[in-house]
Amino acid sequence: MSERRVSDDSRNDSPSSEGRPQGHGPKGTGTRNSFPRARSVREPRVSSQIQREVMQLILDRRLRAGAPLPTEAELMESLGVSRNSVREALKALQALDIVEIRHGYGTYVGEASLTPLVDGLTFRTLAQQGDDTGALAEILQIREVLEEGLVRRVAGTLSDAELARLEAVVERMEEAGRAGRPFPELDREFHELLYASLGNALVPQLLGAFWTVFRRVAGVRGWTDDPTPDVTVRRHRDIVIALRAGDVEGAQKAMADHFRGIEARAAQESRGVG
Amino acid sequence: MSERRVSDDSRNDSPSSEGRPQGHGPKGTGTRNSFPRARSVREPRVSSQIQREVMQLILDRRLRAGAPLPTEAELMESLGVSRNSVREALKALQALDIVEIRHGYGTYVGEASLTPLVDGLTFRTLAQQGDDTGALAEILQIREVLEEGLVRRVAGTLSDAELARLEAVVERMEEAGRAGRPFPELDREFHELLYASLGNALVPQLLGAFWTVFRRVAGVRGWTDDPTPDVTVRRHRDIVIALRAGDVEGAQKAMADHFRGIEARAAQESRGVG
DNA sequence: CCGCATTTGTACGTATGTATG
DNA sequence: GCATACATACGTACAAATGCG
Repeated sequence: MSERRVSDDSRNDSPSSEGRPQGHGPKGTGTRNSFPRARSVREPRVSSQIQREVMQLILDRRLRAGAPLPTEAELMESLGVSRNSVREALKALQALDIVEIRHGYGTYVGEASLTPLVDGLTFRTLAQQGDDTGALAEILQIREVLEEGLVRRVAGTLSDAELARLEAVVERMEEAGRAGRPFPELDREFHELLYASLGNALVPQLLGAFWTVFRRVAGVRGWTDDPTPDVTVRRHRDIVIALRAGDVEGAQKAMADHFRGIEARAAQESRGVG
Repeated sequence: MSERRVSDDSRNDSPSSEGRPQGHGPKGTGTRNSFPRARSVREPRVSSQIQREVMQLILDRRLRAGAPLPTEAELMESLGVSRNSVREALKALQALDIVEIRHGYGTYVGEASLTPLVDGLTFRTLAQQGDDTGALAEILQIREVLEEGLVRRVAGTLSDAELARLEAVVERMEEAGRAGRPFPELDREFHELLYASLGNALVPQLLGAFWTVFRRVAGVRGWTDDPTPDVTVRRHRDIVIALRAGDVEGAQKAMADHFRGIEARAAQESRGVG
């Protein structure tokens, strides 16, 4: 077990493979394995190729999320590959939420959500724990920049109905706070609702991804949830008040204050744990 | 390595040389693997479990990117699962860039980069092409909000050396523009360099991810690259000029103008293609 | 340069759990 | 409960890539 060193590999396509379309050795009596076609001349990896083919299939047929995909058997038949390769490719696509696999039922087009981003960022944050000044603070800074800019853009465009809904969420926060219950989901709902009028479907997903990473890391590290719920409620209420007044600067400042509170809490917890 | 979990109660291993046409029983009634533990009564999925175990292994041993991971054989030994399951789990982790697999060499800890986000967003954008008002505009809006907020934060903190580097990039842009060469990489370098002083490693990666998605989608759709390079150069120069003057508002406005140009071009290309 | 060992990649066969009808 | 369709998992054999002596 010596040290297998890592050197940056160039991204070339390894022109070595002679491209023999012959099937790999099936010991014994190869039954129906004698066709030389499938898989054209030179290809990097069968599994990667299948990934691309499945994605291309979805694009070509314009399949939407939830649409059924060919079964594993059909894919190995139509692509001329083994079940193993098909399964590995589908597993990779499943990790990207490009396909969804239901045991005993079938394979379907996935939502292509930001779940992979959540998984990757969570892992990366946990792995870099003792590294530098904390990957969590970086995520928080991006959330802050995003939301400060976003709240400016929705400041003038919110309808009374939307403002009322935001106030209702704050109200429920206050109830939960009085009852001593934490209200993480309400916090998420508030920020999601806040930017709904933008019509940008990616905004809530991206913010939600960062939010989820924060929650998960906090959970793994055993942080207490929101030691000062009343302050948190007030921060959110200040945002709504500024928005109702049409005060763009005030809304951005209220949002900044909100994040200042989150940062302070995160820093405190980090110190506590070491 | 250290933890070797071998069934000590192997009464008779009988190295199965040949003559057993019988199928191989899966877990439970296996030949060698006869301990009923490991994966107790009800558990979600073996492959998913392996994914978590490998991630936990990286976290527990505090392995950094590039560090070698156990071989497939070692993993199937220590986890008591088949190689197929190990490979499927590793393929999923590879898709998330949590592990890196090198054919004929070994498996290593990955960079946990935002490659999965790029892949997912690219696919999603291409898949939603005829859907609504274009997922590309949503990505562009997020980039815009982010960069407008970020440029405010670096406005006062940039050193002369950093400003000089930015000016050098603009200079190279101008040269390329005069020579009729497109300069996508210089554009990327500019925005990356601009936020280097923040010390937030996630910022350039996230912006780079959005940038790459934009480029890839544009490439697939066959867009021409930058019909007005001189205007693009001027936008970047305006940003640097404002930053040198310490003009925070001016820098943000220049950034906004820059994105207005990109949006206009994207809208035009979309119309052109239909 | 060649052969060898190690390790990942692909393939086939089979048994079993799971969901649907 | 049964039948069917499908994903899940195990085991094995061989191919291809990489590194080393």
